[in-house]
Amino acid sequence: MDSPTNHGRRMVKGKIEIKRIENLTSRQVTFSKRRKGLMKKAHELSVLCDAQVAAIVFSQKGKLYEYASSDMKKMIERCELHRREYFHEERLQKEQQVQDLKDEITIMVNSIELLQRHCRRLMGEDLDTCSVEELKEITIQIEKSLTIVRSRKAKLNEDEVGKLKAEIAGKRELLNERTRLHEMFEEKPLWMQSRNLESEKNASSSGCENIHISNVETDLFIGLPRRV
Amino acid sequence: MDSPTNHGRRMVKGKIEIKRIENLTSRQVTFSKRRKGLMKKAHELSVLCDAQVAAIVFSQKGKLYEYASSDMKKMIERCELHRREYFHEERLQKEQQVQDLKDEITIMVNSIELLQRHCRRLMGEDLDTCSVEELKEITIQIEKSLTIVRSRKAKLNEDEVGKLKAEIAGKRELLNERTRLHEMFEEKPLWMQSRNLESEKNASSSGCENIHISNVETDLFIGLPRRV
DNA sequence: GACCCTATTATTAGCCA
DNA sequence: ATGGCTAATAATAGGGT
Repeated sequence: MDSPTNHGRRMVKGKIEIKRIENLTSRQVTFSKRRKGLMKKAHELSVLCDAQVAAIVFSQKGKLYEYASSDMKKMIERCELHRREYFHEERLQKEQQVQDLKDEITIMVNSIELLQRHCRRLMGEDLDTCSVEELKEITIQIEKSLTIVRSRKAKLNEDEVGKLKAEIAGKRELLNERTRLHEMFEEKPLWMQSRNLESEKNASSSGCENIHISNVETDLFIGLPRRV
Repeated sequence: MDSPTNHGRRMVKGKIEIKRIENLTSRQVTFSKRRKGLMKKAHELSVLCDAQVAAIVFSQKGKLYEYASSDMKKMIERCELHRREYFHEERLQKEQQVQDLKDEITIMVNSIELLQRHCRRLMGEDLDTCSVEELKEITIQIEKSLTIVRSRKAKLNEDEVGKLKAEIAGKRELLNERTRLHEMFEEKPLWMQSRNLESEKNASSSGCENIHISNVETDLFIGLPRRV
């Protein structure tokens, strides 16, 4: 009265635990019965619900039992496709991207070649294939370029010269001023005393204020003497 | 009291005919329940009998449901992994390829810009950013180019002139020859008779074959008499 | 293995929430 | 679509042939 089963304990007829059946005979019997049951269920499902169903069973000995509502190969392929479609799509996209880049590169290579030839000809190279007409055009272009470049260079030079002249003029002005100051102060003692005595009286009445101011302001302008 | 089902007739609760369920809702419910049942049975079979079991179900809408027992599962997983690795590898490669192409394009864009600037400067454009030093170099290059292009043009002209001269010389030679022949035949009667008698004797001994040959070929040149 | 029998359990159709 | 309920059927364990 313990148990009617071979692999469980204290179990009434019909009830089993879902775990490997140790008894070989029992296992084989159960395999046969349940396998058929599975196939029947698979078939019923496919018919009742209009679905594609496949069941594949390998026995321990490696024997194959299978059910497929439609073509088994097609079902498996469909299964594969399901997984591959995604990757396939992605691969196509990358392929397209690579092709686009290559096209772009081709275009760039062409324009580089054109530019190089243009440059070379402007530099007097690669002229063997030029017609006289082309040579004429190139000459005209080069002469034009030369004119432009020279004028640009000339302008820069002129600017430079102008700047330098201005600078020199500034210095010369300094020198002049200095000279004048020297004259006023160093040479004055000799002759200015008499003149100064006289002129101060006259100057105060007439309009010789400039000289006066200059004299007066001399102290302040030691750093930046200049004359208007 | 006819039938409790929606798709059969005269059938008590729980008993159904195995044929497509027409009612959509019923079909969907049954699909869900029986699908689960099938998977459960597949699993129980694999466990109880230590077998490899797989079940694949596609719903009408194309959705995939599958079951695979341990070993089969591992195989499928391995299969998946293998595929994923393969695609991953492939994706990395493509990514690298795309990057390489982009790098290449970057380089080309740079060289195109350089070339363009070079060209523009050779054509006297875009000089504002040039230093005096650069302007000097450009001037030298352009002058050199001009020299080369001019000399090339000169050479082509010379060649042309040479060819024309040769052509003219050829014609002149012809004319000379003809003139000589005319002299020989038209003016000869007056004075050549005596001279001819003498010269023919001398000529035959010395190297004056040209004249002889010319004489022989005279007949061919009748049509174009002219004198230089 | 295959098939039958039987007691028992498992599944599920139909219905409801 | 999911899950519970229930009555009813289906599947099946254990045994025999």
